[in-house]
Amino acid sequence: MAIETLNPETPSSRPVTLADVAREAGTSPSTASRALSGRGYVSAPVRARLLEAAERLGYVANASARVLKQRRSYVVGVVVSDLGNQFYASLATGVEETLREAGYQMLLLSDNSESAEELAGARAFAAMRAAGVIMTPVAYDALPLLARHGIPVVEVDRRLATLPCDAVVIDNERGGREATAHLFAAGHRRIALLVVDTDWTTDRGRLHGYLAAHQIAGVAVDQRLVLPLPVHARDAEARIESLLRTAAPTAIFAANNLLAEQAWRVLRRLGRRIPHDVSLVAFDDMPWMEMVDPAITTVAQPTREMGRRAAALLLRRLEQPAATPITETLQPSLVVRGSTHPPGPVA
Amino acid sequence: MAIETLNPETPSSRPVTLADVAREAGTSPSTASRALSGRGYVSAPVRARLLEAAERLGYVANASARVLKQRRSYVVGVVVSDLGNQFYASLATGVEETLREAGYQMLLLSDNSESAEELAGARAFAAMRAAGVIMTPVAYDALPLLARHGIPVVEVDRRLATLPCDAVVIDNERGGREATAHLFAAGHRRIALLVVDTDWTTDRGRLHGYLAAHQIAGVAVDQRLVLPLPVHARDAEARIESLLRTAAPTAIFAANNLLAEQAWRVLRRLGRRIPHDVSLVAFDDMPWMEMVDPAITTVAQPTREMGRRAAALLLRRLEQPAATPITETLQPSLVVRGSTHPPGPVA
DNA sequence: CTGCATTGTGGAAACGTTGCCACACACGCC
DNA sequence: GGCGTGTGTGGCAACGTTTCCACAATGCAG
Repeated sequence: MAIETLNPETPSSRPVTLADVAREAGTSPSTASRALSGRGYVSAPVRARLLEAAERLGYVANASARVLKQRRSYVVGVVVSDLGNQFYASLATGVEETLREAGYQMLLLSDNSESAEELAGARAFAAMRAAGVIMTPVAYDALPLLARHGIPVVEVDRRLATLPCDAVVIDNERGGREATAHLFAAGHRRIALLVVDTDWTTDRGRLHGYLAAHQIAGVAVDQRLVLPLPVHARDAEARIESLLRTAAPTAIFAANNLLAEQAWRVLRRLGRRIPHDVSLVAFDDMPWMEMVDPAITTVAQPTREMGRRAAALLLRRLEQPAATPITETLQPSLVVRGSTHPPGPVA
Repeated sequence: MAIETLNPETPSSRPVTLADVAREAGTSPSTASRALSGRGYVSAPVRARLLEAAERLGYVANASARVLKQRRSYVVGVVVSDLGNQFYASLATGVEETLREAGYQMLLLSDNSESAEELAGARAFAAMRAAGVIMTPVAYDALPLLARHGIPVVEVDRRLATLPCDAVVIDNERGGREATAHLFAAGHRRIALLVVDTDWTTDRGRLHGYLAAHQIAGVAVDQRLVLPLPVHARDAEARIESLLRTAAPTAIFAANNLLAEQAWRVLRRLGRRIPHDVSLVAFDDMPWMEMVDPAITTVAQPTREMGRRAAALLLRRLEQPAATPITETLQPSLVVRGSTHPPGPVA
């Protein structure tokens, strides 16, 4: 008896194919395919023989061949801006939950908010003929690229689409408005806004909310209080510090969790006490916001739920390719904590 | 002129194939393949025509067909325990950086520390004939499965392999020893250990370090101070609280960032002041540890670098499949902050 | 002017699977 | 006893690419 027969773990040079399984069980490849894929008729005894043979040989179907032949895959591509940011991580987690239940496999990619990387990701998913793609969009050309291949796209968090497509967002305008109104209610009049300098709907919306709240409060906006920062600004903290010195805000609204963290660090470094010297409102609740002292008032978003909804929207579209696109808008909620107080010395 | 000709964006029913590009450029598919894949000879003018045609038609090569034919892919599977945990997220980020530079594509999966999910992931990567797999292992059978398909595996963070395979870990024993020794040096004698109740090399190592430090200090280990917690323990905080009440430690060593966070929350809820009432040392430096007051003393690990090294090890093995397996051990470093003081009231 | 490299291109098979179709066989009914 | 009918299986082509090989065209030397 040959060594190979004795030791099935020997890494055979050639991977096990369907034909091998069929030969082992004494059937044709067609029958083996029907038995193992579960489509089509096979008698019980033959099916059992085939399953046993497949198990024994350690057969794992070649996904490439299957996708090539079936011209459809069960892989859904997900591309987010920054995996290091828990916001995107939990978005992805939500997506994964829902996709898994539906028998789809999530493939995750991070693009560092770089158009080029996102486009490369879209290209990769197009190449593997993904069933669909869910993304927090950065590049305008990713969607058209995928659309041309008939791959449905769902945008989450941001809207960027120039073509009709499903989306899940939150009401950023309202979030920004409530955050700002909360500060007005506490008596603040000089509220700084830290926001990303892009035309992303997220930051645009939060900015509009900030402006709307001013309008409602009848307070003119001092443009020196608005600080638009480039996405990967190296000097963000320096610019925040400079804003504090020159524009003398009594409160800060940081329009995302990263900016909030940076603002917080600057305040600590400068020895400005929160909320005694400066109040702080963040956007997007993160664990640390509840752990620091004082805890940070913030606009919470249902991150994981957004991921789940996005996946659900994609699944719907896979079933009904022609359905009219939907944009689901979820509501943020203001979580009031200790970082916001009336301006001036605490009573 | 037909509408379709006018509007190239019309989602054609059939995706563009290599044959389409060839026809468009007036060549054979063979030539088109050589031109677009870059292997084999094509004259300059023909190559230019083909590239132009591919561009115009929006051709994206079918990855399935390519992988099927070439019997090799440039996809590397990565499966981590929990994407929501920044530790794993930055591990993945490190992997991605290095793979991208080498022209490989990372595909990320999270398995919730569930064997079944990890195995399903391994199966998926085997099915797509991934070039290699990097994982923080949980299931014993994932590696054999992949090995049988000739797919090299690199383990990161933990070692679990029953077969020889490359790995990147940190010196957990040393980390645990230094953390504990630091507390001994401050005068503590009753040091609680919070650790995950598994045979993972990470937690085992940290536990051994804890024990070794006791030996060195000549202090007998009180078993009531050691709290092994199941991976997804719902009642973790309750058990930590109970440990505090019954075993009366003056210091806590939490062997990972999650346990550290839970311990911190319990201490806050009980009104125990850090470090006045109880000192706290964590494992794995996270942003929040530096933000809370007092900041948390912790054993920092070069997370991202671990990811990079793991990817490098995989790349090496893809070049030299027969090289002897390497285990790289990186060194953790103790970051002393304000959460550790001598026991008893601060002077 | 023939023969032989050289240069550039096309033909065809193969990768591993699926799914249509045809076929073999047994069975019961008229 | 022939004939439909139903049951179970195999043959074969196709998915889109790559790659080996053959071959056409060109140039050049003998």
